[in-house]
Order: sequence, then C-alpha cells, then structure tokens
Amino acid sequence: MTQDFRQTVALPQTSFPMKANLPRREPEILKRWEGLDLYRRLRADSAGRGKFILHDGPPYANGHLHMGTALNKILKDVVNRSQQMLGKDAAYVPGWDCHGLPIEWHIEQQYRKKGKDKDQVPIQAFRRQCREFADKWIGVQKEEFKRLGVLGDWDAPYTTMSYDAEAGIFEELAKFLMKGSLYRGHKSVMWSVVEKTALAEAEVEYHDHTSHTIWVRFPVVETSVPELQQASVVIWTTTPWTMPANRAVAFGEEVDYRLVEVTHASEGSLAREGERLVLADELVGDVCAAAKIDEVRTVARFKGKDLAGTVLAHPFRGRGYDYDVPMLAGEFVTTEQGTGLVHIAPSHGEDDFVLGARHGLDVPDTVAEDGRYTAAVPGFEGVHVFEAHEPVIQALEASGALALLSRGQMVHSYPHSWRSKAPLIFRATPQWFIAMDGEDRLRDTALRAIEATRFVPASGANRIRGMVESRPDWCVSRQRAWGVPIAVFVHKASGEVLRDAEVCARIADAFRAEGADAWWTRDPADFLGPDRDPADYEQVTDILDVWFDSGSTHATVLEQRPELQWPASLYLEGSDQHRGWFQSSLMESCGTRGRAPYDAVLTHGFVVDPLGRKMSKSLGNGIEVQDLLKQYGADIARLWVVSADFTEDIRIGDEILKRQADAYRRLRNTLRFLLGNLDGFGPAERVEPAEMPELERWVLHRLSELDRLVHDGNAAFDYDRLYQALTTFCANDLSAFYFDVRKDALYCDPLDGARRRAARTVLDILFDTLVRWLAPVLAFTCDEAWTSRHGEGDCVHLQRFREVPAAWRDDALAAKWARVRDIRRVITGALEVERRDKRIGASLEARPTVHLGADDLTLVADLDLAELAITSGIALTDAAAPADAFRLDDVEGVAVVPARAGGERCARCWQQVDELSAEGLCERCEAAVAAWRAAA
RNA sequence: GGGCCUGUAGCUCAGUUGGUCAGAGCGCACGCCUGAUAAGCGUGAGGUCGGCCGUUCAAAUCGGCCCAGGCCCA
Repeated sequence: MTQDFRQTVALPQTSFPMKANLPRREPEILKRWEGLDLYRRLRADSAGRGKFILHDGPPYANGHLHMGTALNKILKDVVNRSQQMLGKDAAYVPGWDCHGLPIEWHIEQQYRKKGKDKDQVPIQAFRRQCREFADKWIGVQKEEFKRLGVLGDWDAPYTTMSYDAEAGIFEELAKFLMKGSLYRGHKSVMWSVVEKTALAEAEVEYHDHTSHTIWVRFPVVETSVPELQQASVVIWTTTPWTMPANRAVAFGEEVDYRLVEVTHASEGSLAREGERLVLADELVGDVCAAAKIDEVRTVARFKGKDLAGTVLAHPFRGRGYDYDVPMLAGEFVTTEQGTGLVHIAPSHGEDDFVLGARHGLDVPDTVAEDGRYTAAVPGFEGVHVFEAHEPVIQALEASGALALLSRGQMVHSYPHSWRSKAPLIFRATPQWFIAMDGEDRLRDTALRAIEATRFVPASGANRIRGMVESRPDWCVSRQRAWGVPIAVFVHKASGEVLRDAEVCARIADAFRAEGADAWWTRDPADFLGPDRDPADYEQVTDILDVWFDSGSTHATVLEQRPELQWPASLYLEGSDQHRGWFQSSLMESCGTRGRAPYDAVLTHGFVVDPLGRKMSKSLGNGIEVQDLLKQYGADIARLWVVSADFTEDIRIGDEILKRQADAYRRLRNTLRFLLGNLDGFGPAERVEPAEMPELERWVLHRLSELDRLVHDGNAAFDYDRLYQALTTFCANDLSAFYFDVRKDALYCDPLDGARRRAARTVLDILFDTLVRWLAPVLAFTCDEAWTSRHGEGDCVHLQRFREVPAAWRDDALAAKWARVRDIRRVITGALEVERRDKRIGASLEARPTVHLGADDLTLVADLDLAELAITSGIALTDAAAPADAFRLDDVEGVAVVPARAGGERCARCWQQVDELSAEGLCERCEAAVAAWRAAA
C-alpha cells in the first residue's frame, strides 16, 4: 500500500462555483454594480476618449418587455460594452417614446368603462393621466431592462414627454415652419369614426370585411362619341355610401371598352331591354352575369381615351346632385374586377383625391368626424356611413333612371383600426404636411444621406432608399390629445400660417417651463404678443405625429447632453424601423441639418420560433422574457443573442436555449479551470515568453490570432463568428489540448518548476484576456469571475480589452504545431483502439511507438511527444511501420504501434516509469514532495 | 399583389471571385477517466446544401420558376 500523496498535488482551488445559478446570482451582481456606481465610474474613467454613441431608439412606454425588445436592448448593450472595452467612451442614454395613440387609447378606455366620453374630460386632466400612465411603464420597463444586464444612465434617461423634449420637439417643427416646408393641405386619410381620428399606416391592420357591392349607371349627358348618346356608363363599387360624394368617373386610357345594348334580361334583372351600357370589353361577361343580363348586342368598341370629354349625370341628379360628372383618365384603373370604370369620390379615396386634385374637382365635406353625413349630402344628412348602404341603395333604386343595375356582397381585405378593430373609412381632411419636394428638396437630401450612411447589413440601404424615393409628403398632424401640439397659428383672413420666430420662441419657452400643456392653458395672446390680435388667428390644436417626436430625439437628446455627440455613431433597431424611426429621424435631420443623424445603421431581424414562424398566442410558440430569466438567466439570453446572425430573423425555442446553456457551461468551466489553477499566483511567478516552452508560446500565438478576430468582429458587429471562434478555442485548443496536456505539470511539478511557472503565466494571461473578451456578453459571469480573482473592489467592466503584443504572433510555430497536433491525433486514435479492446484505460498506461519520416522527426526532436499525448513515454523511429500500424487517412507519413507502458505507476503523478523510489515516487515527484515537505 | 430578405447536418453557424472530398462547435451514440467530477478526454454516426429546370467540361456557390418563412407596404 503506497502512501496517499493527494495533498501534495496542486489541485485547482477556487471560490468560483461550477454551477452558475444565474437566476439567483445575477440580481446580486446588479446590486454590486449599483454599489460601485458602475455607469458613472465608466464615464469618469473614459473621459476624453473618442466617443462611440449608440443612440437609443425609444421603446413605447406601455406593457412589459417581450423577446423582441429584449433582443434589441441586449444587442445594444453588447455593442456599447464592446466599444467601451475597445477603448471608446460609450455613453448610453436610454429613452422612451411616450406620446401617442396607444396610451391615449388606454386612458380613453378607462373613461369609457365609467360611461364617460373623453371629449367631456378637460384636456389637461386627460393629458396628465396619459403622462402618469407612461411614467408607470417607464418604471417597469427600466427595471426589466436592468435585469437583462443593460448598462446605461438609468437615473437620467430621456423621454419624449419631458418638458425639455416637448419644447425641443416644437423647436424642430418650427424649423420646418420657418423655412416654409410645413403646410396645410388636404389628405384622404384612413379615418376611424370610433376614435374620431385619422390613423397612421402603422395604426391600421387589415382584416376580412364584408362589403356591399353595387353596379351603378351614370347617364351620358354630353359626349363627342355619337354612339354614346342615350347610353349609360356603369361603375362598380364596394362602398355604396360614397355615392353621394361622387364627382367623376375614371377610365383607363389604353383599356378597351365596348358599348352594348341589352337584348334580353332575366326575370328579376334591373336591366332594361334596349338600354345601352358602357363596360370594359373584358368585363362584359362578368357584369352581365351579375346583372342577370342574358344577351347583349355589341354596338361599338373604343379605347378609353375616346371617352375623354364625356360628361355624365350623377345618379341623384335632380335631388341636389345636379353638377356634371366628368370622365377622367386614371392610371390606376384596371380590368381585374368591376366594370373597368371607376367611381371617383375625391373625399373618400387616395386615388380619388389625387385625381380630383389634378383636375380641380370639388372635395366636398361629406362625412363628419363621427361618421355621419353632413349637410353637404342632400337627402342623407345625419345618417352614419356604416348604416348608409341601404338608404343609398334605395335611393338609387328609386331614382328615376333606375340607377342600380345590380348588387351583391363581397368579402375582401379591408383596413381596420388596430385599437378598436372597427373598419375605417377614407376621408379627405385638412392636415399638416412636411413637403418632400419643396424648395429645400428634402427627398434628394435624404437620398444623398442614405448613400453616406453605413448600413449593416448593406441591404438596409436598398430598403430605406426604395421607401424614401416613393414616399408622399410627411403628414405630421393627428386629431388627438396626447402629444406635442402643432403649435402654429393661421391667419383667419388670409389662411396663411404665421411664421414668426419670436412667436415660436415664446411658445418654446412656455413649453420648456410648463410642458406642452401650455398650448391649452395659456392665453394665445401670450404667444402672439402685443402686436397681434388673437381674434385674427386660428390656433391649431392638431397633435404632432409621434414619429416626429422620436424622429427629433437626435436633436433633443444627442445635441443637448454633453456626454453625447451629434451625429450618433450608430442607430440599432429592428428591420421594421426602416419605415419607422430610421426614416423619421432621417427626414427630420435632413430637413433641419442637411444630413442623417447617424453614421451607421444596424438592423436586426425579428424573434421567431424554431421553425422560423412569428411568435403568436394562437400557435403557442412564444417564449416569455420572464420565463427565460427565471429558468436560465440573463447571461444565457445574452449568449443567445450573439450566437445567432441577428441581421436575419433569430430563432428561439427550448433546444436553442439548451444549446446556449451548454455553450455557457463550457465557457464558465474554462474560466473556472483557469481560476482554480491560478490559486496563489502572483507577479513574482511570471515568466517571459522567451523563457517559455513552445507549447505556451503556441497558446500565446493563438491569442494573437484571436485578438485580431475579436477586434475585427467587434468592429463589424459580427458577434456570432466571434463567439463561435471563442467557444471553439476554449473547447479545442484549451480544454481538449492545452489544459489536458498541462494538468500534469500544473498538478505535479514542483511549485516553482520552470514548466509550471510558464504554464501559470500563460493561464494568467489567458484568464485576463478571455474574461475581458467575454465580458460584453457574459456580463454577469465575467464580473463574478473577475471578482473571484481580484476581489470585490474591482470590476471587469472597468477594464479595456487586453493588449496582445505583436511579438506573440509566430506563424512558423503555428505551422509546426498544426503538424504536431496531427501527429497527436494519430496517437490518440491508436490509443482508442487499445482502449476499445480493453488493453488500456487511461492513456498513461500506454507507451506507443510512433513511426515518422525524417522531416517529422526533426520537427518533434525538441518536443516531448509523450507529454503532449499524455502517455508514459513514447518511442520514435524512422523505421518503416508495420502494415497493421494505426494510421489516419488525412495524416500522411505517421503510423503508430501501440504498446502498454512497462514499469510501475508513480503514486503521485500516475505516470508509469521504470524505477520508483522507496515511497513509490518517480524522480520528478520525489523532488516535488521534498520541496513540499520543506515548505510545510 | 409589390419592395427588401432568408432557407447548408438535431441546434447555432463557416463555406473567398463556381472545380479535392461540404466543414466547425454544441447535441447525440459508444468508450475512457475519476486529481476541472451534475466536470474532463477519445472515437463515431448524422446533410437529396428547401424543390424543379437551366447555363457550364464543372454549381451549395450563376440564371429562371416554384415551395416555405420574416419584415414593410398595398
């Protein structure tokens, strides 16, 4: 029985536990950061460095975080932390978007539940409640963001509803006002009669809707085409309620039309035999089927352009609708369905409005805010448009001309309000616009700015360019209450909008002091000043589009805060923001400052399920942030974010998270092994690289390679590659090779042995380098590892990436060791056969013979292959290997003949040697034990 | 329907300007170790490169069509 030498072996020792228990530990680490006042210390430490400013796109302040917002904020945090550690001063001021419909809607609902209408509530009280609601959610989200490990100025975030912001937003608008690009026009907008407001595109969703369809005759009253005398033009519409607003009929210039005479109609048809109808040639059959017309005779054929100049009568002529209805060419006319002739109501359609504007058509104010016909609609006033189809159809039937040809129903995709889910109508309303193609050529400026911006991925430029090229003027007005007002006056007599810098300044000052509520609480005279009579002016009470709010944050935040900088280094949001914030910020900035507010734009995809489908309640494929944190912890979530190519959609699911947890363990255990073997290591033990064995120098070379990868990867935001490389490095190079080989020296060499000291020096460097490289992502774990080594007073997040000396790079050494590892693979492969056949268990039980060529023999002459293969000795020979020697197909010139090691096993290091001491120790261990005893 | 984009092993990703095996890490299977131990080591099995049709002597890599999916519009 040999003595137990375990206590003389330098086994790893560390307080850094194998099991992370992140859900419990992370909150403690957060407290530590708060205690250190980490964010502020970073600012102080990095004062004077070049700034990297990621400008936070403000999330909307309602509701808890979902995976999408978590992804976004984690990514921002990784970017900030890595830029910081690259040596920048990466100040980060998070923000919130506070105004707008969703919050307003929520407060409105509360009133509705109490049976009140919000219009009865004083606007200041209503706005105050909106403000409080936003405040509440800012508090909630702030804590949720912090829990993810996101570092920023949480004590002083920005909001779009602060008085400063409200004043600043108005000041930005005033710039457009003063230069003349803010104008009042009409626009056919999607209007919700429930919320009594125009809705933005983003506020609209499409659902199936059943509409009444009607075919209606318009009698020809004037035409240059003889055959059309006494004929009728037939239109088709899915919105009968817009008939009273009809002002024209559109045709396609190149469309083929036909004049037909009804020769026979079925029982119940509203068509009259002998009447003549104009229809698109292609659609005659469809219309006849719908109108139960059995037989027609073609009277004439002509092109759409022949119809120009023809004038029709409104079907309600004689009852207040006596105006002429011209026929106009419309490029939007198709022959896909209907009649190929389009009813035009400029008040109630986008195409209609545009066509009407071009031809100077009347835009009657036919429908009030609440959806009821106005007095401008003879015979129907007060009727709600959603209930108007019957009265209108009846009127058409009753009209002397028997206008209704046929009717039916149709299910189609139709716009609805995203809040109330009620169908929307198109309604031409007075709105405020920022001109895209005015004197200042905003569109051109924006397009140039896009070319000057770096987009990651590059396709983002295409995407936003396409949108900017084709977008209409920016409609910035909303008929709402919660937001920054379009605080302008319109001269009643002239209709001119007032452009007076002093007035604007007074308004801004008031907003800055009292918030935008001042627009309602103050006397307009306060703003207009002594020289103007308030009675001469209309005070506009429309609210600014919230996209203008957030589009102005580059001005209200970046330019205002000394720690920040304009333009931003980076905007980083989901790809939906090409239409949203990226664009509104671009427009605002180009209009006021002539360039984009950012140097670069990074977009990420959306979080989808493991099959790539969007997450939805009905599919039940969603992952909740809170569940993820409870089960895995924030560091796993952070690792998930960087493991994927986030420029595309990023998948999440059980297996994906488990794999991240696996990867996490590998990284954690790497740090743990380093910490355990660095126990008691101090500067005095260090060895210069020149004094180190080749193996150590090879590790340093690998670090120099990775150093470049880390810098390039961080600069390019290419984190997935970086992380794959680091994980592979830890698994392949360290755990499976370097650590495995060096365990013997670390555990068994004399404590001050040269080999052990060199190894520990490298472990120290490895730890110091790796923990910093990983810190931007594994923010919690690296802090924990760092404190385990350096104590609570210090923090890894106050460090920069370690300088990796250029001298560590040694390509010749790397090439040599690539071959050495190939040879090693052949040896371990040979041992595996022995193991399978139960001739050995541990590799130390083997002493193989390795057959090498002359070059390889020279190559490994100064190396100890047994040490590298972890065998008890190795025999090298250039003799030809026997045919049954072990070889690998992809490693030429290497063959291994395995053999059991002879001798006896050292009781301490377990290597098999020929001679043991009386205590059962090998020579090396005898010396080590002697030194240990002397020290004890 | 339109614009932008994606589809390589169970998972996450590599695959330069078309021409040596289509690779890595993880997972999985099997084995080893028991002094990184709810760890560590080794070996191995997994892919019609979404599908079809083309261009080419040669395509995961070029073109067209289709399928599936995402974002934004209509």
